[in-house]
Amino acid sequence: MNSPAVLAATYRAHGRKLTPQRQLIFSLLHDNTTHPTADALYATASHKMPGISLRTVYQTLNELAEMGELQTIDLGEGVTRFDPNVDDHHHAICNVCGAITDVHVERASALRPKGVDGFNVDDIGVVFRGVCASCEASSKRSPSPQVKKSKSASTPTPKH
Amino acid sequence: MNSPAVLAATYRAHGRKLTPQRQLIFSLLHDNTTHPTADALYATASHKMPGISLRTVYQTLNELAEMGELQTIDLGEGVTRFDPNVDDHHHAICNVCGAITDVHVERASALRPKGVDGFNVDDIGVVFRGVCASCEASSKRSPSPQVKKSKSASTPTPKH
DNA sequence: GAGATAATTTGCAATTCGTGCGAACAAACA
DNA sequence: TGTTTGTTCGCACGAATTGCAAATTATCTC
Repeated sequence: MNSPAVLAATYRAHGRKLTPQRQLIFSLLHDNTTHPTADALYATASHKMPGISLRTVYQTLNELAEMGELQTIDLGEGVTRFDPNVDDHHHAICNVCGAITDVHVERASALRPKGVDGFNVDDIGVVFRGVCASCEASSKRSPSPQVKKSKSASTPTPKH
Repeated sequence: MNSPAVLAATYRAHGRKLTPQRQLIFSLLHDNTTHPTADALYATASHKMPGISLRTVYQTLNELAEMGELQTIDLGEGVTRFDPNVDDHHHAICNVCGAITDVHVERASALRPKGVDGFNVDDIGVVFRGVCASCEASSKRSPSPQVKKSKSASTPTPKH
């Protein structure tokens, strides 16, 4: 995602106004690698700007996604996550702590779907599920329960 | 997914009862390649067994998934889809008609996430998005609108 | 077959995520 | 400073899915 300053210019260029709420969200998203949900961002934003509305957070996130400054990702948890990283990348999800990590996949664009004729591929998404290094390490001492698919998933914070 | 007869035995083996509702759902799922939603299955089931409850459809689908007879897939539409194909496979989604096709990907299991150290991969999912052959063909004559992400997505039926 | 028992089915309420809407508000520009 | 138009915000609503309790019914036993 672009820097808050560039986003400000982009917004103006789109005939959009630069409000304090938007600027706050820009800054919260900048260099954010936690793949937050709207709700998680709202929680953080409320801390810095009491009174900001969840509605506004959703709205701004959707705008950013529409302008291609943000990627939305859906991992089947029932919530949409937002990823400021709009480069070509994929994700690895830890089944234990829930952490989502941006990863690269060599020759991913060379993958082809077999079993369909004439399918014109626009985009390829790869998702790795497994156990991250720190969970793997700690499970060897005291096995911890796997995370279960839940609709009320917030931004996972690896507790290591 | 196993045949209805085998599923019946499996259910009994699990101490579960074999009800007409369950048997109906088994048959509707058998050889079903449409990746239906619970609601879509409910609609079909209601046709053959008026009065069956949506709640029961959900319940049975969840049981089957729990027993590993069914795969659940979430493509970010806001609905869970069910796939009786539990073999190792991936999906191709047409952005125009919404059709979901099971596909194979050569050497998919050889893919490795770069950018994370020591991540232990359990499962790899690949999703292709693009335009299927028939939509590609028809769009050359009369361009049709792209499907938009909607929360009320039912089982797509390619209209070609 | 009849009865006992425990699993099922069902409808309805409740929950969660996300959006539509309208009124009050505030950037941006003249 | 005033006007214009885009924004914010709270609330109600919609869709998908699950919790719960009462009424049913598959199964097993005798």
